[in-house]
Amino acid sequence: MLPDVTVFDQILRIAALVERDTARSLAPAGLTTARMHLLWVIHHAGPMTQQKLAAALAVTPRNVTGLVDALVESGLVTREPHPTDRRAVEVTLTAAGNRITSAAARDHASVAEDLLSAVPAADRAAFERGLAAVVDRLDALVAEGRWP
Amino acid sequence: MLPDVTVFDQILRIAALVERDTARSLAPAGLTTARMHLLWVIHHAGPMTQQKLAAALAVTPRNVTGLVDALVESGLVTREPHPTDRRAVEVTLTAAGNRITSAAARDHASVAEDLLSAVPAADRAAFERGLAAVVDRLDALVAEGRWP
DNA sequence: TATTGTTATACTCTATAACTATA
DNA sequence: TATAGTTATAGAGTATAACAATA
Repeated sequence: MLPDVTVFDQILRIAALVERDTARSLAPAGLTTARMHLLWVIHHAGPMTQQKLAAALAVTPRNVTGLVDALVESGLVTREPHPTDRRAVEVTLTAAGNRITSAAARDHASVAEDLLSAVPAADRAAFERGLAAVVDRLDALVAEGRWP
Repeated sequence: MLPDVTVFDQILRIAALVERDTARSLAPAGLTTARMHLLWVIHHAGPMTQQKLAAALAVTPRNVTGLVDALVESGLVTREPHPTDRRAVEVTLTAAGNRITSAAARDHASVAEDLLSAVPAADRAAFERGLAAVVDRLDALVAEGRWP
């Protein structure tokens, strides 16, 4: 692999690993990262319209149509009529969809514990503070458009 | 955005930010993350055959053909004859390709410095140790196939 | 008139399988 | 026979633009 020279390189490395290997782990279930991400948003924020999903995923409404089509086909979400707006639908997790996201949440917690246990106990608090600070700073850089 | 509950969630968040916003920053130059990644591999490891590139990028040789086609078209790489194997080509950065990767390397260093400066000085050493440990552990998890 | 979702079209990344030229 | 790269084909994610139904 490439040398990890800077924190930036390590982050890129992590991003690549996560991207590739979550995709690999989802594939057997007929899922993809884009579809799982959509499930994940609903898992956290509850049922919502496709417009809201498009905003949450930073993707076009047309794209959401395709993702929801596939997830409906797999029986993981349904399109429910919106209570007050007849143009809109509410995308909702089915029981099967809920099982998948709940299992993912448990997995995340378990992997997070595993990863943290790799950090020397004396460094752990500082590491967690540092990670939070870096994530915040990254957010700010992106918001300012100062990303390279 | 979604709540960052665990280290895992923070890592996923970082991966998503990096993925989306590097893509956005590359687009004006007619580049994509896949093509930039290929340039980056050659920048670090020097000219190599498409087979070696396929292995380095964890992608099929067919895929590399398409990426190299696009980069040749943009004038960022050339296909040079292999010195000893007439079946193979050596993919090599042009001067324009080199300018791009060198600029990216400078940007990475600058952003890395910026991100680290967000970590309280007293936490910095522990944070860097922790990050390295987490990256190693992540590698190990992936190698063991224990990724969720 | 503005918004929600969809149809139409196109580009990129990715994969598998079959083929050509060379080793 | 095996390897390097390409042609052929296909699926997924993404985008823009035009259109229907509803607000």
